[in-house]
Amino acid sequence: MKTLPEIASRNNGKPPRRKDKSITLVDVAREANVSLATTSRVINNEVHVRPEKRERVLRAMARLGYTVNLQARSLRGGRSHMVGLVVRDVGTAYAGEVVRGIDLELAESQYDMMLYTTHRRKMQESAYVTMLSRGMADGLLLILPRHPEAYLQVLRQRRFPYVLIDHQGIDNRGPAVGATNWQGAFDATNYLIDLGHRRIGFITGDCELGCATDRLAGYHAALSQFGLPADPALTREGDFFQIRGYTAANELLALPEPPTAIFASNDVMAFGVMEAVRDHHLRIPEDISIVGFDDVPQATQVHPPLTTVHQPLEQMGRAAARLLLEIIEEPDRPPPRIELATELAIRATTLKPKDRIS
Amino acid sequence: MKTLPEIASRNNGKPPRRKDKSITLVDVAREANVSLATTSRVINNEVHVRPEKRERVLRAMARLGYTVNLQARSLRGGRSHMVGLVVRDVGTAYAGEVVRGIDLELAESQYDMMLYTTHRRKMQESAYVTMLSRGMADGLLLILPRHPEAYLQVLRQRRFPYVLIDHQGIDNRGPAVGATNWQGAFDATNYLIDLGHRRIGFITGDCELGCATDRLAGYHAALSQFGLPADPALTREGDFFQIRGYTAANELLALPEPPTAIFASNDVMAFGVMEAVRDHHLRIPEDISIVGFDDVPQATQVHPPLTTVHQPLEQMGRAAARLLLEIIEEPDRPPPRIELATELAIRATTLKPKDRIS
DNA sequence: TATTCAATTGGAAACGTTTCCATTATTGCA
DNA sequence: TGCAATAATGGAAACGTTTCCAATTGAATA
Repeated sequence: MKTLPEIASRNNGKPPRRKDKSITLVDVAREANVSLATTSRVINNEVHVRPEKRERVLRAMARLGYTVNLQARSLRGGRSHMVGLVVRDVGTAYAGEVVRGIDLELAESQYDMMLYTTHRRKMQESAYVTMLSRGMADGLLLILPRHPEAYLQVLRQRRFPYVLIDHQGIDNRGPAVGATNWQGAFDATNYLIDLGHRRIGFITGDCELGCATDRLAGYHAALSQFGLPADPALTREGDFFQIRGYTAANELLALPEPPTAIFASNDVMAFGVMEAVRDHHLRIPEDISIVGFDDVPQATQVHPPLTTVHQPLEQMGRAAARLLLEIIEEPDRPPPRIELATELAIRATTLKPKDRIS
Repeated sequence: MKTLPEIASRNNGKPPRRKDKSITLVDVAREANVSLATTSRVINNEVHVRPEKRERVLRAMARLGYTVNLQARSLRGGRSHMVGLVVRDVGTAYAGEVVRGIDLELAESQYDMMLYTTHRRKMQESAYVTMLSRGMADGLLLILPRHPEAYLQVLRQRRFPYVLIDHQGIDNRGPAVGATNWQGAFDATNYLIDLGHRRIGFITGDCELGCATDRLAGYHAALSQFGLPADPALTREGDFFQIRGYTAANELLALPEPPTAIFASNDVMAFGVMEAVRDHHLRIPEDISIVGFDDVPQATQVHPPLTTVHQPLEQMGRAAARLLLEIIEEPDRPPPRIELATELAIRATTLKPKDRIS
């Protein structure tokens, strides 16, 4: 005796299926009374379709409320209209701003984004890239990448479109978007020297990152242009986090001859410096001048507002996204490198040193 | 005469193809000398596979460096291991924190996320949902959704897994994660009253959002518990943005009998209040006490550090992600609603009013 | 009018999985 | 040892597109 097929249980013990028979190309083709191939051509805006049929298909699509199935499309080899985003950590002001810019730009081109964070070390980074570049995404945006050597190797070899954001020194062949880190640090240091400061403390970023070393170089260049010695005691290695800004500033302030100004390689560390300075019962900016880098939104909200090097983070995101889309369209062009200008935002944490006439 | 097929041009005028013949299940199956079906079963950890064959397949996978093709899998109807995230705007501290929590939790379960922002109005919101729920994602996380009525309708109907984050009042049927907004506002108001404040200004959030009205209600409840009148002049409608915090505070300070304390419905508006207070040459907290809500990272960095209602944003993200994964696994359980406790973080912007002995 | 060529069109084969179904090996039990 | 379960396996059919190829149509040329 045969067991009758169960009727009600579409969901017997296993995970749900949701077979809501959705509208497919086939349905549209049938409705428009046209072949599948032609329907596809209409959707992809191909030329060889008679206007009258195109019209019929479009009407059918609207009537049925058709949405393309992206996985089917990209499985077959077409564009997925999806961009992969690899970032160390969302939730930092820096990343947030850049991501917003990317998002804005992608939205205008009807692209979507997939976000990956590299602090999830569970999966090998190269596995990410393999997966993404196997059709999940049409291109890859790498924000402030940390150890991209492995990636880049693979990506270049597959000729898979990618753009690095804030990259300096890591990869000097591929397409990249950055800011003028050297110039920014140079300008800021220059400004402090102009104010009359002679002992200027510097807290570096994470020196694995090109942008950090560029900023350090800018600082050095400005010093040497004025014939000032680069006292190694005044330079501390940092890591871009607030707590290290705090401890490094404490070290600097404990020197026998402490600096009259401290230049931190990013705003977040500068906030730490401000804390430390206050802990030492010194006034900002009367006793110590402080300069940051990045110009994250908080820089204006902190008190006193932080003098800092403005980096157009959102613009960088936009530029990178735009560049990536161009590369996706036209992969054989020589990869451009874009550097957006930084700008010194002078606010209230800098003043001429009190023990000098300037 | 027949034209010979071109040899070198794999890329004739059209977009790139990247046919890097990657490793597929078929390759693994061949290498392991096992059927396709069995190979698939090994990958999906199904029971009915002899240990010896399982071993063989795993070895073959490792040797070949196989990665599953997600689009093929989800096309066929399996899990995509992808979660959709719909958020108004990345780049705000609030969203950043929540997203980070989600990210952490998803990473532990080997899930990935796709990020959508609703400020891209180009595409209809319902089109998003249609696309995502048609297999692109296994579930949906909606952060602080604005007009989700349309979505939810569809989602519930399709029985598609979703979780709302910070939802109050919008949807009281579906699964949701939030914080104790009412209690938090109640506690904060209570605290101000305890300090001796009697005229307490309140700036609401965007009242389209449930959390905003809950906070207002908590404020009112605390007042009435102490028999204090709820002077309508002391309540201003806000929108969660800094600029409105600034203007609303200016309005309050211009009253004939201004408040001695101002409670803003979120930290960002509280920062605006601080600006306004300073513009009036009043001291914080000696002349005016200020309380925020959220406890975003800047709250501790601003000066003086802001007294605020701590919301465990990252925890909320984690909880929501965990909940969603549970629902994906087991869709027929009654949808739980989680409320995480807020906690008053007393810092330096609050003090007893100067014109009272307390 | 016959011929050539380009513009349209549709059929059908992928793309890489999962899973239904049928078949075969294996085990437990009498 | 024989029989019925049960476990393990493989073949093949989807899933919804895009695109190759061949066939058809229509226009333009001789």
